[in-house]
Amino acid sequence: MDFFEQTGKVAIGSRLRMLTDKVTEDAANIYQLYNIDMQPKWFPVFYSLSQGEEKTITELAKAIGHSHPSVSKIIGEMLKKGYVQESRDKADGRRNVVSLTDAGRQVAYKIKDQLIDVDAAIEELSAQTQNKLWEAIGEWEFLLEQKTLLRRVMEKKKERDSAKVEIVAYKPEYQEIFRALNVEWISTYFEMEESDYKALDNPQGYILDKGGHILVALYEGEPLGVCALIKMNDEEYDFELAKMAVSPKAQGKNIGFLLASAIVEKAKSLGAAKIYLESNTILKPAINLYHKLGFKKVAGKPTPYTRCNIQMELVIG
Amino acid sequence: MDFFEQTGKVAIGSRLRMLTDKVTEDAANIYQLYNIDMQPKWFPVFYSLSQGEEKTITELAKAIGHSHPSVSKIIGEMLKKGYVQESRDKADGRRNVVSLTDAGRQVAYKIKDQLIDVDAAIEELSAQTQNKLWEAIGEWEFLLEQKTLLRRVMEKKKERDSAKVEIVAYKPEYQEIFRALNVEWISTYFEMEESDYKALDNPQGYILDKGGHILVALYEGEPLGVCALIKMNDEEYDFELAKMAVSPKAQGKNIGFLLASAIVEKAKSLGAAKIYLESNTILKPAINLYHKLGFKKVAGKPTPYTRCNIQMELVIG
DNA sequence: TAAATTTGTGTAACTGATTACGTAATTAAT
DNA sequence: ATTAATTACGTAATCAGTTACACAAATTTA
Repeated sequence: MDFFEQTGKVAIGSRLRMLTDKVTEDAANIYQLYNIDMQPKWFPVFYSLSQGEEKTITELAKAIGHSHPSVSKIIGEMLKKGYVQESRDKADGRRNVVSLTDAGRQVAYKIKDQLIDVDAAIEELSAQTQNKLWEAIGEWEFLLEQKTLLRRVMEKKKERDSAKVEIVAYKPEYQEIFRALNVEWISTYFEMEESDYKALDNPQGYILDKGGHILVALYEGEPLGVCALIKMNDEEYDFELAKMAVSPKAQGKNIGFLLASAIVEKAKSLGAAKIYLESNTILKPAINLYHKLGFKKVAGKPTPYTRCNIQMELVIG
Repeated sequence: MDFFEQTGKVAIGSRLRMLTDKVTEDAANIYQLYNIDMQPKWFPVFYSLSQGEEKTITELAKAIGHSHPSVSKIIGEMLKKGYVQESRDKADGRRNVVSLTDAGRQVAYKIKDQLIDVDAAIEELSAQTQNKLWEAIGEWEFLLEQKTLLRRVMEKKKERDSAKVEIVAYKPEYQEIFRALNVEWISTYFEMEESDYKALDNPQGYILDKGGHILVALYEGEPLGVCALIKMNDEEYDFELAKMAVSPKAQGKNIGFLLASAIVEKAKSLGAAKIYLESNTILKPAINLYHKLGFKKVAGKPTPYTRCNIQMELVIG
């Protein structure tokens, strides 16, 4: 299919499905060629039964990697053909123990030649290929087992998004956005408080002039996140991480992490030994983020904010 | 799946299906990750429309390799979402011309990042494999296009069957089977005739003693096919190929071909220049076989058999 | 130009799987 | 000894595709 060369590998699912169809297409005819009265979809169940002794529905399902209803249905069909027999386990009345009948075993014998020929045909086909499909499938199964495609894509997305994010120092032109982003989340979850207005209306005087810093995250040039590092008059803590806000429309772009990391780096470069922050446990993503950065829960600090129900600190190593 | 390592490659269809499922599984979540309101199964149609201009249902189906009802249904669903619009072709009232709406084009734009990330994720995954799945699929598509799996299996079956066939010279103990196999087919299609009895009841006197030969095909030691090379008193022909019979239960095992080839070889080794045969056109497989061996239709020879309606000869080169 | 064939499309039924759910039997926990 | 949780498995609904069929429009043939 030329189509797939255009789409790129995104379409690997579709392409796999079509190859599967093509390979499967002939299966029924191949059974006919050998005069074997069997449906292709029975094969895994049939094969599994022909190997060991009797098995239960669930055991079969696990062995061949199908769901149990699928096996249940297949067994029902094979039962009609007289290839298998069911019997209830005496020790455990739930279990349906299935085994091949004589007729089934006869088919198992007859099918051997077919298996040999199909195997040989595929082997010969494979010999003409540079890339071994069978082995490639095995490798994919293994790698997807370790990490799903979704996870892999998420990582790529994060990488790409991060590359678009630039963290810059505060300039007066960002005062507007610094205020707006913070007002947005505070008033969504809580009420604006006296201390909020002080800092947001006058970051220059309230934060920067007192030895603090503000960083702004630009996503493709647009300011979508802010965070402040406020100088504390405290014997224990040097700075407070505060007024962190990321635009809802930039969620999932890793901006929060990059911003907070940059703030921590900033503190480190200023020789800070301990950073403090206040938050609220209903802000789960934020708390998770702080955790990821190494912040630990502490208690007992007095705070001007009523919304604060958790306090954390980061010891800079 | 360990299971597949046991079954051998016969189960490649099943195994492919399961990998397809696993790869496809995450697709819906990936769209969600990018806030794209689209079903994975729409992708091929969507992509195809996003590339060129408007297309008809059948054009789309051909482009992406689906059946047209499948495309028809998908377009119906995308229509509801407002991603596409339909319009009847004025020049050809049967054609349903489909194109992306503005909303659709917007999604096409939004989806670009996703395509990049998925491609990168798969590329990275592939880099960890020895055998390239994408390329392997391409090679299989190409090879199956040239010759289906069924054909390949048929060839392997023929090879294996042929290896089990042994062609041996006539011995008196084969007289019974020589007679029985011939009576079987003759009386199925025609009536036994005077000349038949002469040859079948006394092959020694009627065929062998007059300088003819009989070959017997053994399939796993069991005599299942016979053929005679009868010396002719004729200025043109040296021998007649006759009394060829293969047991119905050995059909499809290539016995006829091996037997007739051996007879021709025999004639050649005896220095024959031309072989003659008589048959009937209702025996299609036999006529095909003679054709394959190089026999050509001739006419005008007198014959004792009423069932003969075709005469053929082979010029030995 | 009428009749036969081909083409484009939609609808219905089927297929081989799945997930969702219900129920009975067993096992674990209090 | 109940009660709760787990397990085995069957039935029903769903899913993403297919083939089969019907029908109208266009094209080819006689």
